[in-house]
Amino acid sequence: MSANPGKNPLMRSIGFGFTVALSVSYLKYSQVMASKRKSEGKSEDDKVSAKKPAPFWKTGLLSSMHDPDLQVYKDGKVIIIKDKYPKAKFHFLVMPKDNIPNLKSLKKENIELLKHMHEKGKETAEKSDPDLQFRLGYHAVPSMSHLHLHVISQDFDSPCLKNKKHWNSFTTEYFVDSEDIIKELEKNGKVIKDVSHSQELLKKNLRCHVCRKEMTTIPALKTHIKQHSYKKS
DNA sequence: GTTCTAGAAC
DNA sequence: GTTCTAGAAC
Repeated sequence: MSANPGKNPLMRSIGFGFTVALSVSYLKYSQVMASKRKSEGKSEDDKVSAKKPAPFWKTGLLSSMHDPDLQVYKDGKVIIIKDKYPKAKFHFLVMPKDNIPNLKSLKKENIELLKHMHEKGKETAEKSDPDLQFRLGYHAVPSMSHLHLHVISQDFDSPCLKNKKHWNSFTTEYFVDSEDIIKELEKNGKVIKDVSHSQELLKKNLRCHVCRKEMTTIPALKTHIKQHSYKKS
């Protein structure tokens, strides 16, 4: 049998099928490359249209929220859990049951919810250690989806606090007090925090949150902050 | 968000 | 040689 597709009708059709397969793969390849080029471009619209699916870990709070081992409080509107990787002796997350993705999606009608989250967070802190100082606030640009209010004791004494990003996310303006968010929502009907300098905040030199002394390394900082008291005055 | 680890800093 | 940081993860 001749292998020349030109002479044999069967071989001609196989040759044709092969060509089609090649063409289809090339078409897919060019689509992928076009999408890649788009994502590397500078236009925000292009980035949005070529957006990859969110990494799976970004939704981790949804499962943590329903994990009985982490839950410390629950009512009709909110669930409070222990942070899975606490950055201090006490570190809780207050989350609305309703899916509110982030600060940007907050509206005037959420003011009462935010006040409720703050109140229940404060009660949880009080119950944990009434003499310890706490802060309640939001990260300017959180890594995890689903609105969550951090309730964190100010000792920052935890093996899970390991790097500069951890430290600066709780001790610079990257950490926005819950009360300020509520005030802004009451004043403007939305939260429009300037988030453009957030990444720089996370890279700032390490500084003690109590006496402002600059420290060169995380271990040195952790040793230093043990000298301060975190009791309420 | 964490884990892992190469190589910088000491 | 050890400690520590910082960037990739397909």
